[in-house]
Amino acid sequence: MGTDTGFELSPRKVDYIKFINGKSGPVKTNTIADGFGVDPSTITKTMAELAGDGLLVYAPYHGVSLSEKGKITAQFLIKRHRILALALTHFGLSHEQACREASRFESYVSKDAIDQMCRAMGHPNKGVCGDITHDDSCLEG
Amino acid sequence: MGTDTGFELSPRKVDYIKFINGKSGPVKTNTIADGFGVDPSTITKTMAELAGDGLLVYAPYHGVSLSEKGKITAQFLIKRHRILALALTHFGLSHEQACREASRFESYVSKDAIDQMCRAMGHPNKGVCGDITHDDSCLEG
DNA sequence: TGAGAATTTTGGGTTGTATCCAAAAATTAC
DNA sequence: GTAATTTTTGGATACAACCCAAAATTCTCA
Repeated sequence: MGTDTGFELSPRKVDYIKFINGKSGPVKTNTIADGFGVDPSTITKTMAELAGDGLLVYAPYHGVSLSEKGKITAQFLIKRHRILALALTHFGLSHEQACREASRFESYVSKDAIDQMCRAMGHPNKGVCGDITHDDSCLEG
Repeated sequence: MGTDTGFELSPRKVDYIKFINGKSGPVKTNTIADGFGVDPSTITKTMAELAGDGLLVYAPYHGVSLSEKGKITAQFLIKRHRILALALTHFGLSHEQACREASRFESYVSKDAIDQMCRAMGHPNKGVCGDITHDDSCLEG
């Protein structure tokens, strides 16, 4: 669903969303700050922005959780990473290298391209750094 | 031949270098400004930076040309674009789509990854938006 | 060849993302 | 319920990429 193209999120925000997705319950500011080695105030500000985008529910002083939209976005971000990393291994890159390389550029790859690649690879379930789950839009076309 | 990893140039600078590479002789400030729809003063400033990086020879009021280093860099940038676009067509993207998509993220793909992909594809000479020429480092390994 | 036209550069300012620090506010723990 | 901890606020910095207006340079051609 949606008109999102997949690159309205900066690389840093992609990383934050993926990090939050990997934790359970509300995630505290310091947990994220520690995870990325940045000042907590940086996190406070960025979380407010992501909440403004409707991706997070932000309870000041209590932490953030993904909204429904945020969860869907996170699923896409993870799938995008895994599809790209898997694709790179088709060209001889090691799992490590593929995963590292994909992290560098994945933020700039559109949802359309990912869906197409996913179809071309037969909707693979095994990625190189985790399983791949598929959303409906990917299965169309 | 070098230690460049392939992503020390911002996307915009990559575009400028490719544009200059596609022109013959010294390229005038306004030619570039018109090509990208930006103010000439923006070009003046950015050309000074690229000259500072040793990629351009910049003669104020007379235009810029690629230095030897700049030519090598441009060759890599073009090859990178074409390798990535070609790779994307392997996943069912049309030539147009592959070319457009590659443009978005190519700046963030390392030289190592490109060399590896190039080898895996058997050093192809035909890309989807132009021929591919190979440098030595790609042929090693 | 020299003055006006066109081009280019300089200097100063803006925007957006991502960051930091110090001080204030809120929460938590004992 | 006060002290310690965490978080937020407010103010700054850095950087890339951009714009505008004014100054400098180069070009044109009568």
